[in-house]
Amino acid sequence: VSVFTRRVLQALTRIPPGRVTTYGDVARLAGRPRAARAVGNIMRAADEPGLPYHRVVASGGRVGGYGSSPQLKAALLAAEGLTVRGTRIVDFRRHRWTGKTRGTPSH
DNA sequence: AGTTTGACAGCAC
DNA sequence: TGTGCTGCCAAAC
Repeated sequence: VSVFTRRVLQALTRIPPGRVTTYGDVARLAGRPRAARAVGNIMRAADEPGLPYHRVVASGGRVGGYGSSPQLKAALLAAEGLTVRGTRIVDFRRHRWTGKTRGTPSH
């Protein structure tokens, strides 16, 4: 497995509960700012248990995919206190974690 | 080594 | 808002 893949998985471990980040953010954290799509593929094939795959969403607050059950992803997010309306996360900006702040909840 | 495949991003309509 | 198109990149073929 490539270094990039390991960095992606490592980035996942940093996402605080109740917060979300985007595929693009993860790509950036892993050192490949334009590899958002590749991140999705890596996560699709990832088998590491215990990683918060559901906290990685698409740009602009869209929920994005989750294998065969995107609704499970929405349910998991809801279970962490986020509100999902249709394909979007309500107040996405407030819950977004970019990796720059070490994860302390904002206001 | 060239092609295809997506859990994507960003912009033009 | 939503849809379509292009650029992108790691992996599997």
